[in-house]
Amino acid sequence: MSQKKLTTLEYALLGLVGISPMTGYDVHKVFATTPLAHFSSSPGAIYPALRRLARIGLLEARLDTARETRPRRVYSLTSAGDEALEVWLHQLVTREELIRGAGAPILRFSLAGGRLTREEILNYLGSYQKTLADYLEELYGYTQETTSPENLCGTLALFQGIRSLESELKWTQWAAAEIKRADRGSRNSRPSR
Amino acid sequence: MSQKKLTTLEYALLGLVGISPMTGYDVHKVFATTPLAHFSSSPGAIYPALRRLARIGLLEARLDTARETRPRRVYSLTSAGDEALEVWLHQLVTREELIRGAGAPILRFSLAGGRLTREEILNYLGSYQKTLADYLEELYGYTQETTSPENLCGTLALFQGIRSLESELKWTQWAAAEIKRADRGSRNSRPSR
DNA sequence: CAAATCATGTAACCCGTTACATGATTCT
DNA sequence: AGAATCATGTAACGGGTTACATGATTTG
Repeated sequence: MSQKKLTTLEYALLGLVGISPMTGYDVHKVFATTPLAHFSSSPGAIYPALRRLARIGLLEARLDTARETRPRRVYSLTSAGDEALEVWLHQLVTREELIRGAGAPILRFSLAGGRLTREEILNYLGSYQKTLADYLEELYGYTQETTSPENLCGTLALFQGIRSLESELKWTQWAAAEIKRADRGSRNSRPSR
Repeated sequence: MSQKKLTTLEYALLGLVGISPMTGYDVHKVFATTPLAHFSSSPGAIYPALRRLARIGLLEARLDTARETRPRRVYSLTSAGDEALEVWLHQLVTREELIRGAGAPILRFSLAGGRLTREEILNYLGSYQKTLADYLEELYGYTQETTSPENLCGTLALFQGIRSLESELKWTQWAAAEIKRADRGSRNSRPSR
């Protein structure tokens, strides 16, 4: 019950396996060949993580019988894993997640399709946007306090951070609009699972 | 001589201590109260890292004699530490750094003032820009391959990544222009150390 | 003075990295 | 058939997180 907190990698694995059952190598390929690349595709990260998730009951492994010598483990979500993923996907974006920069906010969003309702997704984007706006307020404060003419590089670096967040904020608005637009024209309005 | 690779945190510490000598708590305050916040300000990260750097000879600790019971260690760069920092700051931006997202590219830039010449900084920004442009090309490819009407969230998430990088790219151009501009009007054109 | 907070550090645990290892499949 | 590559794992090591601990300083 009382879920011990998982790493971002582990949630990513739950999300991938939740889309369709996978082996460790399938995961490797995804991390190595898609924009999910900031996760390490090294086997030393992936296989132990899958085992851990299986050990605590969030994944289950079906042994592939085709090859005897080196069995392929095809992982799929258990109901507990499904539940854990669901709970995580429903978490709104926090300041800490933003600052830590592990990519959790956008990972959750990218996995939300089909598991969250349209309203929940829009609500999530709202929390994303608000957290960004709040943090930007903080950073604007720094520009006035600590912008010194010497240390130009430090100042410019701060502006880079600000610009990034501003661009992210604009994206949340755009994404929300896109979701509303897509929903109007399509008949499959997908309730959650 | 053959420097074993340091973590981003350790380079950040070298950079901070290189600006002015600091105690562990000074570092803690910087991480806790400035936009460098994505580094953990927890003592369990900072103090051991400072010790490591001292042990391998990149930092030296001067014991503060004011208080006997719990001596404050004020760290400063050794010449080896200065050298290691210098070498690192001269490294151009690589694709791997960009993807791993540990913030090394912007950290280096923010510490470059006074240690790199104007030309070196502009050259660094050039490598930053080129690496961003190359990676963006890759991502543009994904938008054509894998943009499926279902999985809207995944598609939108990809666009967020693209927008972020585009904004970062624009910043490199802007920052280069700012540096050129500042250099024209000021008399202290600071050669490296 | 007691309580809270500032300031400094240590220890256990665990995840990810790096390097190694080995079985299957494809290519020449 | 040998070489390269695909596919699947394990082990050692090290750094960061979390939690704990303790000395100094301020505040009620």
